Amino acid sequence: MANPSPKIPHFFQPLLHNFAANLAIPVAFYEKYLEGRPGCGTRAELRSRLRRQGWKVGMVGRRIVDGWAEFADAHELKVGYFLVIKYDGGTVFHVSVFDTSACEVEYGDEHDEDDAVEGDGEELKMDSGQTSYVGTLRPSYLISLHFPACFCVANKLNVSCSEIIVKDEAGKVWPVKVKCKKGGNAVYTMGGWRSFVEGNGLQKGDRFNFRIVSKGKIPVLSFHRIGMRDQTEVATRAKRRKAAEVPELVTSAGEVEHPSLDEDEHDNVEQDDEEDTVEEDDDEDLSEEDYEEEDMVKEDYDKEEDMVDGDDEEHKTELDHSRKRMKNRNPATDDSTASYVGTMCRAYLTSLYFPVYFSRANNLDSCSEIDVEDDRGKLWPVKIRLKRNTNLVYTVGGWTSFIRGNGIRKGDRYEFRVISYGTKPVLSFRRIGPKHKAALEEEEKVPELALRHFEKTTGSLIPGKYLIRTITQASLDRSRLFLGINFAKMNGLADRDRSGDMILRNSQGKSWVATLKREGNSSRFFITSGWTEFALANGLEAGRVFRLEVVEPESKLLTLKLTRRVTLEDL
DNA sequence: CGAAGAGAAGCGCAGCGATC
DNA sequence: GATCGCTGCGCTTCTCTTCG
Repeated sequence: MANPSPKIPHFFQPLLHNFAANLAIPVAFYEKYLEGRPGCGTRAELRSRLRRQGWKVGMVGRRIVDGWAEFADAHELKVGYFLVIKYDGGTVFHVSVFDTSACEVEYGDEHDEDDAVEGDGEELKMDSGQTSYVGTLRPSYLISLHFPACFCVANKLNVSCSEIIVKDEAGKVWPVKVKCKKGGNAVYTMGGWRSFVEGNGLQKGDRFNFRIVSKGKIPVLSFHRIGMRDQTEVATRAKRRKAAEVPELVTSAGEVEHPSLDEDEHDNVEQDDEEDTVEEDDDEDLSEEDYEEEDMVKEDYDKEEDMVDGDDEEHKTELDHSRKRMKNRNPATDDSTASYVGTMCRAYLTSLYFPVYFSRANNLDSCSEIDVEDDRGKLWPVKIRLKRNTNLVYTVGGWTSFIRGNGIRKGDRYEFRVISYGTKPVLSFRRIGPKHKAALEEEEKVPELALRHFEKTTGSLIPGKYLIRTITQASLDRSRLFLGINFAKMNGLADRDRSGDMILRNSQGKSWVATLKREGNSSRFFITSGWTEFALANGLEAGRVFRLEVVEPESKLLTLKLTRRVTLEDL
């Protein structure tokens, strides 16, 4: 991000699981800069590098609601991203998007999206490395897609290239013949393209992103649709895809792939991602039919897999067990187990151990080999083993080559994410950079700002709404805060069994994810993982008295907001 | 490089004493 | 007696070291 001037008010906002619902402006920011201004609280305009003219959005109080989903769609916002939002007066906000590697997302400079969709000119947005571009499917593109010349030249598609592999969102690969235009550098698709279009249910007007995955003899390009979030549409198109005949393919590496085997698993991943973008409460709306349909798809997967591994009964039994586990996975929580973030320790440079929950949730404990996709999209085969007596899955052959090949060092932070299931899962490995400077500076300001806000805060004590406690050293040492049975009852924690993730928020709107746990089968609940981090970040040392307030009590996700913090002497 | 051992850390459970 | 905050114990998981 460009070094923001302190004269331009700005705030940052991390995107949590329920970010798709709305964008909340921090209370202190709203009160200081927006409250009382004409038009504020009813409408606003969000501008970004993606579209000069901005998005008109509606506000309810300090929340941006109407039009926010479209903005999030267009920018492909995801959980873990964060936004830096500058306010230059009036009702206009400039939004910069930062991804999980803390780097600003490039959308192409000052590109006008609407013009691109409807205009006749070449609509092209290409990243700085020219390894990907964004476009819109014109009617003629459903027959034959014309790649932009600069994209072809940058990736040598125009040099002795007669075939490419297109990898769709489900990870399925489609061989497509291509031809170079006469006297030009541009390349267009021939045979195989229409199968891809039909198989993926592509339609006129669909926006897409093509990215170069590998530039070998037969280049591999990944294809992603942009902005298709509607559940029904996703499901409908997935069905169409399933109906398409997919032959067994032989990759350039000479390996036999069974695209249909992995496809269904990918669909689940895809759906999980979709669900992350909807409100938490929507999870409850998944009908029995939704789950049954998912199971039916998995049954097909099982049958096909059995045909492949029919001779190996023992292996098949193991696979069955693991698939049963997969079927029991709750789609609403899958994203939390599809990836994890870690720090490279010295031992991991020779052999990496996966967290047990991660390897179990993704069936790594029943696999002997995985492919690890690095930042450049290159796949590294890595053998894995299950450690006896401990259930730990660890890497063996091939791992150190990956480490050396990518210059990974001790202390590097990384994210592993499963991007393809099956007998040989594919895991993406992404290095995560240090937190953005601006974000760190904002975090440092939080306790002081919070204190000022709490000092202003008063309110009557509504039973069940507040949790008032004195911080003890033991509470911080063990990262546990007991909520009290009455508080749990008042908020229906036991009735709806809301154990799991929860949100702790300070008055600035900054949120921490914590874990709410039930003590055995009792009616006692306590906050654990995340509690100490939250307490320390907000100056809640031992001896302090604080008040937490229930936010959005009707929500499935318990959210507690720190609204008062005092010393014992103040009471 | 692969495998396994050992200690540290995390976590669930049961139960204690204080309080209401 | 019920509730609450807290702690001890033991099992599981994680991390690091050592060995072949």
